[in-house]
Amino acid sequence: MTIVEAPAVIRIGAVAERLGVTTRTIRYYEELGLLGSGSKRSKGSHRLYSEADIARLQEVLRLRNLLGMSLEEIVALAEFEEARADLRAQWEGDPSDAERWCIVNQALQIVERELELVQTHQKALTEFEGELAARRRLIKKRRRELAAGSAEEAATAPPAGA
Amino acid sequence: MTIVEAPAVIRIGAVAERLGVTTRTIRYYEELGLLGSGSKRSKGSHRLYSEADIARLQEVLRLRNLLGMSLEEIVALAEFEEARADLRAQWEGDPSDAERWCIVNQALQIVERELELVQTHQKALTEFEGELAARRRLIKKRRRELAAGSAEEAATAPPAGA
DNA sequence: TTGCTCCTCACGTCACGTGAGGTGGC
DNA sequence: TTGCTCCTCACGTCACGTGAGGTGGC
Repeated sequence: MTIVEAPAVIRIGAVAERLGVTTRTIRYYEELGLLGSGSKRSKGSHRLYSEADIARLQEVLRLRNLLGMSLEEIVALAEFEEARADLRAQWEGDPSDAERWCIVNQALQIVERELELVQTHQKALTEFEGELAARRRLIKKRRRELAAGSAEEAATAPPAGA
Repeated sequence: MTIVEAPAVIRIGAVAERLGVTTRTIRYYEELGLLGSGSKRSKGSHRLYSEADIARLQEVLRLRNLLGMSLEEIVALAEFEEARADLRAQWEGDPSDAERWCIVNQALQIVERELELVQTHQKALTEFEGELAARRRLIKKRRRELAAGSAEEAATAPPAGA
């Protein structure tokens, strides 16, 4: 009933391949404390990851690759979230509604900040797309003119190959 | 009539401020050959930029910041375009329709490749946005439950401040 | 037992950041 | 003349890349 699913351990090489990074990147993020200090691995033994760890890692990668955040900024965010996780432990034991309220509001602020950044980048991308599309129209127009010009100047058709 | 506008020279500091980068970045891009080798500056004298130079620089910055391209990849693109610019000089003088056709088609390929990349990133951002929005809904739901719970358990209202 | 993947140093690299020390134009 | 911005080295840093040399599990 309330039995927890076996957390499906995955090794670092498979994780790296799934997320499109190298194992070095994952180790570096761990070194910076970005991977929740889980597992308590004994030195020299293999790193093992659950699906939750992978989701966490993917979020870090998106914050970096899609939103352009520095790892320092992401670490700061993570420390916020870690404080949240620490308090969540108390959540189960001794609630204290005032604390819960505080935690939930902080979590909301973080997510809304990330949503803001996503929208900023979407806007910038859309603007860039517009300029590229305009350039494409111009090029296509020139190509049409070229085809028409060479057709009227001479009997040679526009070169189709090579 | 066909008089060219004075190219409105701007110094590196103003350019950097407008584009939100440091002067070091601009000098580094020049060092890599990303800024079209224009101006033929005498060593030690000030760098001066036209609006066209700024537009070029902004494109490089967008390729890097929005599409995540490495400077090496951007340099490769730039070499394509430079070959295009070289051939464009011939464009005016001695056309040769076959060459023109080739140039236009290459330009079209570059722009379409960039548009593809823009769309890939837009898709990834939209996916990320969806997940963040789902998380936000979950947090808000918890907050509502918390407010309702504390209202029924006791007479204390949910703490509104701090 | 044999590969294969993993491990820990540790140095290299890319894309700039950050002064040091000096020169040039309103 | 006095600031201010610019210049050229040149070393530092961030986020990994890339071996070297060795250990552990199907």
